[in-house]
Amino acid sequence: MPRATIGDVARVAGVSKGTVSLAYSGNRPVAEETRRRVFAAAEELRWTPSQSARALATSRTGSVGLVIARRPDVIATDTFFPRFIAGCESALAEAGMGLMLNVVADQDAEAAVYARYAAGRVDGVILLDVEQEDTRPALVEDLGLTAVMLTGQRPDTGSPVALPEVWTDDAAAIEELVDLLVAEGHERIAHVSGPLNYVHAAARREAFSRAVRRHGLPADLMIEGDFSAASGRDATSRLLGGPTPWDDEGREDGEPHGPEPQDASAKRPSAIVYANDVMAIAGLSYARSIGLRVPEDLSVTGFDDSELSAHLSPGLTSVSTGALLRGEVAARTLLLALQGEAPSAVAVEGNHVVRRGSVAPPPTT
Amino acid sequence: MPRATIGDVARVAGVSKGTVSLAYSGNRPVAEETRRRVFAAAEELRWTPSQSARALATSRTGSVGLVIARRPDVIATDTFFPRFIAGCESALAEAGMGLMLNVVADQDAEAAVYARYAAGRVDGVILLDVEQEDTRPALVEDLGLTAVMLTGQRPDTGSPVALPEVWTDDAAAIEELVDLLVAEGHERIAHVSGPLNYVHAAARREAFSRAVRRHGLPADLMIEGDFSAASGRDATSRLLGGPTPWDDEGREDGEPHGPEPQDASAKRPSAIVYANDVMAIAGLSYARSIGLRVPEDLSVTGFDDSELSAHLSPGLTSVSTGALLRGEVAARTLLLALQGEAPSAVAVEGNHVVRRGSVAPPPTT
DNA sequence: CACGAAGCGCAAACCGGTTTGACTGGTGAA
DNA sequence: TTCACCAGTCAAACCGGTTTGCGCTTCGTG
Repeated sequence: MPRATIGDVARVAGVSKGTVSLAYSGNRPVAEETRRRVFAAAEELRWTPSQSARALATSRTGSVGLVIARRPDVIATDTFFPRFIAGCESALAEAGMGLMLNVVADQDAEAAVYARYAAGRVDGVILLDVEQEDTRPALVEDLGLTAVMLTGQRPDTGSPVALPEVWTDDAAAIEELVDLLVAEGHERIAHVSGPLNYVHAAARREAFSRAVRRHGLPADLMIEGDFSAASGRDATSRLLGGPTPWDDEGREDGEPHGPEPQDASAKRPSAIVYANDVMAIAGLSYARSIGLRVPEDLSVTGFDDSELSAHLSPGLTSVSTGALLRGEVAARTLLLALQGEAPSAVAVEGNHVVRRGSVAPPPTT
Repeated sequence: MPRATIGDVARVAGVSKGTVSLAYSGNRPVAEETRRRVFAAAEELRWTPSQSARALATSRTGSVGLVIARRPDVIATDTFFPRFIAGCESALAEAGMGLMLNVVADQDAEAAVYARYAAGRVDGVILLDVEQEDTRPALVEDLGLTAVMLTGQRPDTGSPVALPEVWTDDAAAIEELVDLLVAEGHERIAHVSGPLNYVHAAARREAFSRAVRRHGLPADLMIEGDFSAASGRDATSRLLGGPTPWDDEGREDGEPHGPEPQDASAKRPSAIVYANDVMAIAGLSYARSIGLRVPEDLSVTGFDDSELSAHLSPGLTSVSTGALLRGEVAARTLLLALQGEAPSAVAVEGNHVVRRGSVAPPPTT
């Protein structure tokens, strides 16, 4: 037996299709008695309005889209996305909306997805991993998609295309981590960042650099990673091991050419601030594998605070980011935007440093 | 400017709406010359068929649904889902289909999602984490949703509601792990399973039990975990630590009441087979925190082989499951089912044991 | 030259809802 | 009594595609 339609309900209830619709939407008053008959008929026939028909008539699909453009192995280990998505879900489900998810390899594929989205698949999108010269805001604007962006810093009010931003102050958390390490006595602190084309990664690195210099320490130990375990290990290997562990990009001050390190272990960092937990765990493991003890010889910190980090030994000092909450707020903001009530920016408090055993005073030489 | 419609394209191309549709679908031949004019007009107007309208007309939404019913913290750390989803995506994108994702807390919520799905949101669904007495096959059948299930063992042909199954032989991988440990000389091997209401978790535990007994070893060290890091740690603590580290459920043979352990360390396992990597890593960390060395004092193995596991030290011996491939096959199978060409079962080869440093011979006492 | 068969394209019906202008009967005020 | 008004309902148009019955051309063949 095919699904019941609004026509069937109307017939059973002895009213017209329009009245059934009105009874449900409440867009116009319907007599109480009539409403009851309609509901009874609908229940009897187990009728639920067809989303497809409704979408066509209202030109609203009732779902929002989310594109994740990262390598599968990074997505798999990064704990941010699943929690963020779960958070989105809770807000969307409440509003009866659906979430359309796409995992793509590169920017071209992402653009293609938005094009498909715009052809009546979703009403709006949430943009993640915003880049410096991000073409997506203009693209979605052009496609007529409502959008919000998730970022890690206070919105720059002078941006050309202003989408609503849901932001968290990542810089403050990084500075707090650095302060913590300095308070423990560390003087050579390194940073393994995420891909610097991401605004959030660049901002965290910038915050790191600032914090370190504020304490009068050199900000020359910065390596760009890509959030994968492999890159965490490689970066750590360069920081702790070979003759020239740091990359040139680290030298933002533009010193012409610093002195070559006399003694590797003297230049070796006593603490490393990683841009996510996965790189931190991989780095920590690498350090151990070459005979260093954590935290006695090396302190490490992560970012994102996955459940696993709490159950390592030593536990990983990290930044709890409230990914769930951010997802919820992002989705809620998008829903507002879809109603035309878009706030230009929403701050999400959620970052806080969680201190665990992976941080201790540096070894005394 | 509003989006162009098929009517606009028809007008510009000088043909009727129907012809435009036919030119695109190829459901009936259209003259080459006409087709060109239609395509040119479409391109000029930047027209893409409205998915909503098409969905209404064809009663196919062009997307499939996936519901994940697990606790957010477990979803966040488990690396299976992201990879599985990425795999689905690649197959779906190829067919121009979308993926609708829902993360829910419990079974009731999951049922509600399927009800919404059935109201014209998706054409079919993929069922994960199948349980013993799973009500979902009957439910989705009743709702008229096409579905496939992902399982970890050869389909039981006698099941009442037979949905197409995409399966992998998890049991063989577990047996291989046990064989490996036994070959190293281990005689007390423990297992920390997933939640036993899941068929795959129960099957893996069953396989473990079988393998251990096949080697003439006792299968009394089995604890039920829930895939979270916390449960991995707790289970390990019970196995290695206290006076009665094993739970009664472990005694499947029904021995009335075994002898109390004389010496805790004698009864202590020298190897632990965990049902996923996260529990294994947490367990490994716990073991270390109480002074045991891995792998010298304790060998551990995981399941799922996340990228992180390869970069720990020691590396975690695990089972690579080809989650990406399974997602791809699951999606492809669902697409077939939607065309009415449903195979009753598809086997996915993908499991293979990856040996790393976390396994070594047991300590000699 | 006549006729049947293709080949093509049109127009209209249809999918299942939402929206709105018009119609109805009943009420209260003038 | 008349009339304006209001609440409540209906019928029809509409959203933007797909599908199909039918008619018009054009061609090949006897």
